[in-house]
Amino acid sequence: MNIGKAASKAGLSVKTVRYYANIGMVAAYQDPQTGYREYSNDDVAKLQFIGKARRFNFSIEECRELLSLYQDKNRPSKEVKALTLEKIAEIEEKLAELQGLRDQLHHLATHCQGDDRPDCPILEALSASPDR
Amino acid sequence: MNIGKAASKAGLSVKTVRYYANIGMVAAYQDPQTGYREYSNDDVAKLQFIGKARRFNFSIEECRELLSLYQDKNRPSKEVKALTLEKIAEIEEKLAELQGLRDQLHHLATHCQGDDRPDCPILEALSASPDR
DNA sequence: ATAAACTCTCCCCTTACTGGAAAGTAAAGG
DNA sequence: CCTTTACTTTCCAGTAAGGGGAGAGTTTAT
Repeated sequence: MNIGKAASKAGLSVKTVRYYANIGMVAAYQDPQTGYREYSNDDVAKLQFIGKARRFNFSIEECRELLSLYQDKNRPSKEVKALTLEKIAEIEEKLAELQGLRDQLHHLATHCQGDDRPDCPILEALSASPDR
Repeated sequence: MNIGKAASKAGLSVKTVRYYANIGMVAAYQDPQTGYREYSNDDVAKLQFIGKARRFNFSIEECRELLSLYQDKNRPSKEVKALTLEKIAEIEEKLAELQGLRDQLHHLATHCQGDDRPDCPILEALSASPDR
């Protein structure tokens, strides 16, 4: 399929997909005649995966690392597993922090309701939050 | 306290904190003699909060919005609550997606273990993932 | 056959910083 | 008190990860 369809399937912009091609992240075959890029379903899957990771601030380099987890067949499986578990740990941390953020806002929503809002001390709540 | 201490307490770089001062996000008092900025504990709490939100790709503008949720005393509380709930919903979405990412990696870790790695089809897992 | 829709490259713009230079300020040691 | 070290300031330039739009070629639809 062409870049437009691949992009929309992956939930990315055409610009972004082209950028990923240029930096060699998902380098689709490019017709030498027309210059048009050709994307497979596997490419789309990779793009989706990168999109997800990027949305959580994994850098391009980290995304490359994540992709390499299954792309590099010459890599010992143990190493792959270790790296994967490492990444999972990172994600768990992000999850915890994100839940904390939600809880803070939730606290704000429930404690500062009504139209006679009191002091709405989210700052206190914030200072009282786990100081990591 | 000075910018260095504020930054380290908030878990941000001095550069970043100075940047936030320059764009008027957390504008600390600045001594007219020395030019040194002076940060309060409330400032640090705000910086921490912004740091968290930024780590989840809330833009600077969105962070401003989040901060205004409790800073703008002239705002009707109902509106504050609605906005807060909206933000919470956004965060819930991010949470779900992040969990999905973790599960994908987890699948990879458990299904491609041992040292005789099979085909390790994360691509299949990916394509089979909720297509949102 | 021609218009609409899609693609290409190229270049500059944007956001949210980061690094480094040059200079002033503060704290600590001798 | 002086010096060294650490910290701070402004300013300017660079980076990451794209986005916008021009100008030109391609494909599809009517």
